[in-house]
Amino acid sequence: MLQVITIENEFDRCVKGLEKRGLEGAETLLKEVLMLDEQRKKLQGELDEILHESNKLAKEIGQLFQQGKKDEAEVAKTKTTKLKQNSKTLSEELSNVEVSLTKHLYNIPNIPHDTVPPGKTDADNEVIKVIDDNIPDLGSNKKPHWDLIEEYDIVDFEIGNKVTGAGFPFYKKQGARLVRGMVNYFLDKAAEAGYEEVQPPVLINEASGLGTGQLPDKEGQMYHTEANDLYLIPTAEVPITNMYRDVILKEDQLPIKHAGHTPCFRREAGSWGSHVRGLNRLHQFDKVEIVQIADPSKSYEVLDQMVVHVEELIKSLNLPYRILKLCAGDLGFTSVITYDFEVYSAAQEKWLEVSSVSNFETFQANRLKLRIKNNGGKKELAHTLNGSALALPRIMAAVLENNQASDHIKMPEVLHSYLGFKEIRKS
RNA sequence: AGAGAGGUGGCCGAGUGGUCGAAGGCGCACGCUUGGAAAGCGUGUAUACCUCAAAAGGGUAUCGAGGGUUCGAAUCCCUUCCUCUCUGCCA
Repeated sequence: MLQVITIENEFDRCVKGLEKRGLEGAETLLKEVLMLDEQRKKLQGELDEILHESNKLAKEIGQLFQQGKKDEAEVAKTKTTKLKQNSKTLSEELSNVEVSLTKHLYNIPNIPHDTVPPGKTDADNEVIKVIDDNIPDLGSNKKPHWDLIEEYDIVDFEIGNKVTGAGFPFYKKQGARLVRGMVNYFLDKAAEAGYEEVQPPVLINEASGLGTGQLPDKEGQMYHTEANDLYLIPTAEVPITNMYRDVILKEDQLPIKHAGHTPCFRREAGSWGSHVRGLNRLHQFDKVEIVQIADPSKSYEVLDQMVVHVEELIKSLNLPYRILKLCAGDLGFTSVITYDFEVYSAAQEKWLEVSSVSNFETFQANRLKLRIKNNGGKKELAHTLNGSALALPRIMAAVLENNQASDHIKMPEVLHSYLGFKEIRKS
């Protein structure tokens, strides 16, 4: 959520930023926010004054009663009636204005960084690095991963369909080992880089969804359990970042670095098409996430570190990859700047997104009320960042396709010790 | 899931309708004291919002959360969440 003070102080930048995202009527919208905030202040002032009066009277009445001056007290009582009515009306007005203000703010996306390229769709994303000299030449017998997984019997969609539904596959045999091995590998690398491991719940409450901005923006994209009013997490970002909701950190606690592995649940309502096959899009998938909470003055250094971390992971798997800087139109609702990592899946001949690394600056912190108290005692909102390191199924798809041979699939060397085998073979 | 107890400031803990934003203690910060330290003494120590050019100051709200009763609520009532104990169930 944007801060009103930001909108006030940097009005033009905010308007331009929102327009860059393709949001129409940005100026009118922001002006309305400022107007609502003015109203809020005015009402707050008036209400405080009335409450001040009533408090004073109440104290006087108390004293009169104690002194036994009942009649005078009764007279004073009648005076409070009107005040009470006024305060009731005012506080209703105030809360209406506040509700409307928060509603506006909740629905305004973050302001893109100045360096974020303009553009409407993913076609306008800026490619900032491509490493493709390791794309294998698979010849004419190459098979897409959805064929490979059947051939080697390592992922089973059919049985997932029966047990749950589409998009919930079973990983089997060496496939299951591969997922587990990669999760462990990614977690170990995160630990090496100083990220403290957590294993968060995969269900979150509404307040947490609001805190990191999935709600109300992505309401329909999350699974919801009605009986307890909880949501299944779409990413570990949500529970991990929400550990710090309503927290005031001391300056010397920073940066906070966490890594966690969770399954992620996404309804992907409306975004399912025939072009999405196999492991390319699932309703449930595993992901290792890295999260940092940083001092505002250092968050861009932190972002760079995180980008390097993810890049090293992909490199170590020897996958062809490219890094994109998302254009304003493709940027997530809460993000200021996002780098997407894509690996090349050589049989599909497609780039697959496997990681997204973002700086949210104060957008989430403002919702979370996550602040830093510096040594001078001053408080300011923290910056939050996160990135996938990495999302499993598409990495798996690329690993399988790129390393296929006629009767086996070679596993990347770094995984050997995690897997207990060097290649996948028919059992 | 059932029965009972309870949720108060960074922590412990007092407080069952009237000057309580809240005693006392611990912790923490600063100062005095000391050769230095400890002890001792003194001062200070929540968050949000409004007001003020800013600081100071003033005001409002907050005793798990939300609502109600009342001139007045930490204290009474309702709803809800959470914690603990016992019983049940269960990986």
